[in-house]
Amino acid sequence: MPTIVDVANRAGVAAITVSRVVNDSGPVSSQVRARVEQAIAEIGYVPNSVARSLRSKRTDTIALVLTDMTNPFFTTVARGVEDAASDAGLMLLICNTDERDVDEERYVRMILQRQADGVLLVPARGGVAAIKQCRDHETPVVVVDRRLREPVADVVRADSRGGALELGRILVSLGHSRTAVLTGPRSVSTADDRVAGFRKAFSEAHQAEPPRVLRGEYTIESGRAMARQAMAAIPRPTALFAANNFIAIGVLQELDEMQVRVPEDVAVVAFDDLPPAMVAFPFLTVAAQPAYEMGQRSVAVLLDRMSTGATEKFREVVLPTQLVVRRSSGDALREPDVDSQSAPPGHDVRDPVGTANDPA
Amino acid sequence: MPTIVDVANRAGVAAITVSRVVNDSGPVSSQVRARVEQAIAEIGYVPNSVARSLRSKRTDTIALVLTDMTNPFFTTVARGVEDAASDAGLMLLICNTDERDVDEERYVRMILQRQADGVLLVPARGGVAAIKQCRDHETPVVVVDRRLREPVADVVRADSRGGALELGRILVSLGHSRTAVLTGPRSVSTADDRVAGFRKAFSEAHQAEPPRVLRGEYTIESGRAMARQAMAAIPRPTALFAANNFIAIGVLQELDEMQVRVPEDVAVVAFDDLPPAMVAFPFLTVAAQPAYEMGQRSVAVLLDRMSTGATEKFREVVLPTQLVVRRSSGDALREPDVDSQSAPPGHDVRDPVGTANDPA
DNA sequence: CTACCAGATGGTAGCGTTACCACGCTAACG
DNA sequence: CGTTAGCGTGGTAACGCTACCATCTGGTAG
Repeated sequence: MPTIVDVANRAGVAAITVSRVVNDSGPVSSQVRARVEQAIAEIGYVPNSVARSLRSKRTDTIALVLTDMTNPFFTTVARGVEDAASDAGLMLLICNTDERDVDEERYVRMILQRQADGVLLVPARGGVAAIKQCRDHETPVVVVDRRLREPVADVVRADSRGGALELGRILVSLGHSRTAVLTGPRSVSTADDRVAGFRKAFSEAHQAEPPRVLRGEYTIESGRAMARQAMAAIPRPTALFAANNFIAIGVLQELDEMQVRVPEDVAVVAFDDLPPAMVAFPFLTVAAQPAYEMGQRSVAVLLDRMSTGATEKFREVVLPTQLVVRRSSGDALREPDVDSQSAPPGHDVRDPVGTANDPA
Repeated sequence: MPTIVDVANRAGVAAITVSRVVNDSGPVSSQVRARVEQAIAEIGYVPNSVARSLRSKRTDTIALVLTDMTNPFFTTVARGVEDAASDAGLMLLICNTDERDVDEERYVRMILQRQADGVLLVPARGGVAAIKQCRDHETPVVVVDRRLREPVADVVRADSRGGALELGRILVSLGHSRTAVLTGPRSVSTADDRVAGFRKAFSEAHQAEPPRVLRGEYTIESGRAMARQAMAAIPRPTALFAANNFIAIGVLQELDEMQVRVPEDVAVVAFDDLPPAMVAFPFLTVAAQPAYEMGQRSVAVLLDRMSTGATEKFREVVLPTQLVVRRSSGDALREPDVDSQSAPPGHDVRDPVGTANDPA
């Protein structure tokens, strides 16, 4: 591989001059510039950014540590991150923790060794250890999607509480009072916030009972289990709130197996929308998170932090969710558990073309 | 940040000895090792892999250049890649080209500058330029998902032709003879192969007409346009083959708007399945690609190439697709265009819970 | 005419690590 | 007992680049 010195020799200039041409980092006469550029083209010189990084202390690389890029929500976040990073001339390292602290720490260690300029982190659990690692290494971190107990880093997230509140209010307005919320693990902030917001909708409407809270994982299996558990109650709930897309999928599958119709027998609302590109016919009423924008904003905040340094106080960017009312939330309840003609005709629980709009 | 020399001083040894401890790359007595490890812990030394890479010529980083990580097929491929890379101690750079050659070449240039140890490439169009870049830089490339006209790199892909053939045979066996295939751009190998395979099913069954071929993009909009175009023919086709998941979504949406029922009025089959995690109730009959496995195998081939060097002849790994027959392909045709009782009861084109199983 | 400034270019010295070679020491071998 | 082998350790010199400082030129201000 030719080096900067080879180019310099061929162009009859010093290495530093080639560097100036390549990086546009200093004054170079147009003749010399032309000669250097020709030499570069002739010998096919490709700058070695490893050497460059060693000297300049910048790698122009950031890392995104998330739980599972296979989850369409995170896929979209990641895409937003990649696009924004690319616009800023940065490359992106991606890591999947599967919600495991050990992997999170392992990945962060590898990232820091590679001297990434910044880290975007969706904390598996607390995330404190990983954040501390970064701080010790003086590498900026931005926490994405999830809150922190203590403000030890910038945060970019969606308004889980507000979104859940809106979903709850929808159900209240439709006359539901026996409801259940099926959420994720206690240590994950979104799981708690969605419960809190949903609860509030019922507490502020004094006539309604507080929702029953079931906790599990953000997985299909857990969604199925919680659905079964929720529907075993007597009397049955009239509405379910799935706190993320995977849980929602599980809920729908389980209800189908139980021959419980949605929304005729039970209304269902959920957090997280599926990208329109993924679903032919959206069906679920959801609080949709601005996933792509979250990714972009996260990069913006990170870039900001990278330039300003660790001096300022931490920022928290909270993006609003968007309430999307679709068929799964059903019509207003007339009387408890009436399943008369209120359902629109020609719809049953299964849909040939695929309506699955929020799970995943 | 402490360096290897700081550790060496504190432990009273030479830097190279610390290096040996850190990388387990040479004989070190257990006492010295213990002292060094203690020093590392005390001052919180984190090895600088940029410096290491400059010296050792290895970055332990590979790159995945794909068209769009938002497409669930590629998301799954990427996840397979990341898992395999992680197992091999490699980190992963991700790049989205959106099928644009310019971006592909730009990304590859950045990747080569960063001295990645290898590149996994889903070529946007021909991909030749990008592959040449890598070869000039002596960096191994493995082409993923798509064939090359000439064997200039290792390839890992699914059997598009075979999968399409199976889908075609299904339709033949159900008695379809007026069909259309809605595929992607001509320069993309999978688009061609899927047409070829599908065609073969009809040519080998001598009684059937060859399918009509419509070419567009691998997008929802293009799928919609092609669906409209296909259904405008007189007489109408009795079955459509969508050559990828986005096209399938578009087809389903357009048919719905046209009030054409699936499968009663027209059968639909497609390439690419949606991950089960993404769909409550699968509906589409598809040729499913082993996306995750493709990702893993790609890394395996790349690792192999990285160790053996550019000497051997190029390998082509072709993974079989899996035929999954679901409801969208419908029952056997009794007579042309009869829509009597043959359809299972209780199904219409829209499904409340979301069945969308293959689009995306 | 001198002083000064900016543009254009180069020299040198690292950035933090490991490849390579060398050294001393002990154990084993004939 | 000399020779060899291999372990444990260290010194030195890069890897390819850019930060920093120095130099030289020509132009402009005082």
